[in-house]
Amino acid sequence: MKINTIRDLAATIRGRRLDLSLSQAELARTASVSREWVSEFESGKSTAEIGLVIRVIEALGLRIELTEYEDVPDSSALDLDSILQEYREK
Amino acid sequence: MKINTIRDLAATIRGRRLDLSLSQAELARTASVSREWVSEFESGKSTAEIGLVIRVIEALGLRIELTEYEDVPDSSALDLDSILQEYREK
DNA sequence: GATAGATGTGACCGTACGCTTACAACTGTA
DNA sequence: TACAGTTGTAAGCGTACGGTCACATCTATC
Repeated sequence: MKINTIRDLAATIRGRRLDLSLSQAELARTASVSREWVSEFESGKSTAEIGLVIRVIEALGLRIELTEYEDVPDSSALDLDSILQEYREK
Repeated sequence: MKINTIRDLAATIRGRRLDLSLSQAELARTASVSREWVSEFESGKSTAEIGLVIRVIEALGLRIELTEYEDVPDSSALDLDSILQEYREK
């Protein structure tokens, strides 16, 4: 599942939790976070701490991957230039 | 790049930044975070806010993916059971 | 040697985290 | 109709976030 925004991340985690038929309380207990935190995070809380997010992801049997962003599969060489261009502008 | 811990995430982001020959200050400016924050995050700060982390990842031309965790490629069906087992143990 | 850039670290401060407790709304189920 | 479970919020609190300055260290390049 490709994640572009915090809402994507929140929705993916909620979807996975429901796929496993888990309550927020069950997930929270396994990930050692509060149930309230799970509720707010699933609503898209962008200020959540990355450490807790990782614990929840792990508790759901998911893994994070970081890949190079590619909109169009056949222009990988140009993408890096477009990224650097953004830095070089002044 | 598979991410299992915060240190993995930090190292991957630092590696990507260096691959692009960017300074912490350049990355910070593009991602709208402080240079000091980049320094501390690259050291593995687990309390960093997910919103800032996502901004930095995007600024580096990277994308997050969430996939099902699979240790052994040929036992995908059993993995889900092992996950649920952890929840069902009282 | 001197200067500039990159990086790590510390102090200070306004703000908000995450946890706990509590309550309300909703859904099934006995 | 009760009862239990799930979920969303809100208040209160201890703590630490992230930004800003400031300083020290370490390279390069002049």
